[in-house]
Amino acid sequence: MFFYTRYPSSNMLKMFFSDVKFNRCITSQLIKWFSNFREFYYIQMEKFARQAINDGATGTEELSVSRDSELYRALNMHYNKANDFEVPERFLEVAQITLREFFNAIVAGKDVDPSWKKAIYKVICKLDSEVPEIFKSPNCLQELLHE
DNA sequence: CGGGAACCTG
DNA sequence: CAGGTTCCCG
Repeated sequence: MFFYTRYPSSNMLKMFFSDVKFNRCITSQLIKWFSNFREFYYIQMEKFARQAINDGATGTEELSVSRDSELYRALNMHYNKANDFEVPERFLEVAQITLREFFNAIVAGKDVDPSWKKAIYKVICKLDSEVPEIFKSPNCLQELLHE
């Protein structure tokens, strides 16, 4: 799901995990889960952005995220270990935008500000796309595998 | 990834 | 105040 939405609302989570009986704990735990996902995501982004700068990248045009990028591999390894899901194209775009966003911010020296990442988060949270209906099914994993 | 603290926002 | 987020730790 993270490949589609980085900031799912609690209502969205309830819709997509229809087989789970929600209570306060479960809900916050699920929210926490996505929070952890984002954490990893942004850490990777920053890491690769800084690495690109150290490698001498000068412009944002030199940063792209494709299915054979190291960054892509790191993310896929984390969220999609068994390669069960086909990562949507849109995710690559969002990842690339995020990477460039970090790159520009660091190059501009904005990382001296303790809360410099906040601005980036604001951009990224608007880039969520709709999650395919199939994910609502309790058996979505099986169904996706049989496609 | 889970726990927990600090923090922000409605 | 409750729900949501981030940050830091293990």
